[in-house]
Amino acid sequence: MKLITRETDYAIRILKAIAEKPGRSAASIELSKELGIPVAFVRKILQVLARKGPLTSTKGKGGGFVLTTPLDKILLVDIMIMFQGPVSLGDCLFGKKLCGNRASCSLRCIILELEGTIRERIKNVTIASL
Amino acid sequence: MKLITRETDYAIRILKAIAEKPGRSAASIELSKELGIPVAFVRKILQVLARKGPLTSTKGKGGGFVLTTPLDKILLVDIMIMFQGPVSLGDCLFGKKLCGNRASCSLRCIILELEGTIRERIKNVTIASL
DNA sequence: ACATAATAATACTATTTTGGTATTATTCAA
DNA sequence: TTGAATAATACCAAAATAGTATTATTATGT
Ligand code: FES
Ligand code: FES
Repeated sequence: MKLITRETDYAIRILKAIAEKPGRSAASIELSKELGIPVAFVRKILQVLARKGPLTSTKGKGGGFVLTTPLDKILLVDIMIMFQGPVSLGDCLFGKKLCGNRASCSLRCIILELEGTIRERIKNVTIASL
Repeated sequence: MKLITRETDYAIRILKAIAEKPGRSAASIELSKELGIPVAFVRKILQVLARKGPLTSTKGKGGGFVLTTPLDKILLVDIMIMFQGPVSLGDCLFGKKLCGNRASCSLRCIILELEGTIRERIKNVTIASL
């Protein structure tokens, strides 16, 4: 069971790597080499970050990606949500369909509670702090 | 992300169903029909429970499975461990190998902390209480 | 003894999720 | 106008989970 998926993990590293090159744009090949992540995969992640997230891209020669938000304003949860969806410990399914006794189920209750704790704990964690 | 996997979920229901038939042994087909879980899958789960867990089986005509421990002595974690392994939120892997800066990593730290909270919370939860 | 009703053991298959590639189009600047 | 970059999207692979099938063994009632 993984709280942080590989894509999220890579996304964090990529953001940090870009932040280390202030004032100029970072090309995907450069990031790929630096981090040892396959270039095609880096691009895929960068695209998500560019579309939904805290960086912009410029095409063409000399192009690349630039942060639009400082790392200490980027929340870990937001990156997680981008790549893994909302933090959740799973709905109780019985067979393939949603389980009936959700309302009264104490296991569900525990799961929701734990979900809350996790959310609460990571709520304020920024990328800068990692 | 699922705290409880389907097998674990089924295992819990199966244990509860068996407990409702005190004094006699429950056959896998019976449990299968009652719970609507495919019989072959029920058997697979029962086998694990019989080998590592809180019930015994008797073969032959009139055979089946009997609880050896009352539900209020069976811990949820133990069932989880049987079917999913120890409660963990994942080791930080970089690429395919274990990440280097484990010692100083604050994300890892948060993850371990949350793991602890989860373990602490479910530590005393018995099957009877669900 | 023997047929039958049950589990035991284990190997196999299918589905889903995650991780990763490839391909083609577009854009910008020298 | 060419080449170095990203955009978009479709595709493929590996791993984890979910489920099936097959064969062997064991116990019991007759
Ligand atoms: S048994 Fe399904 S919500 Fe708990
Ligand atoms: S970056 Fe790997 S343990 Fe944190």
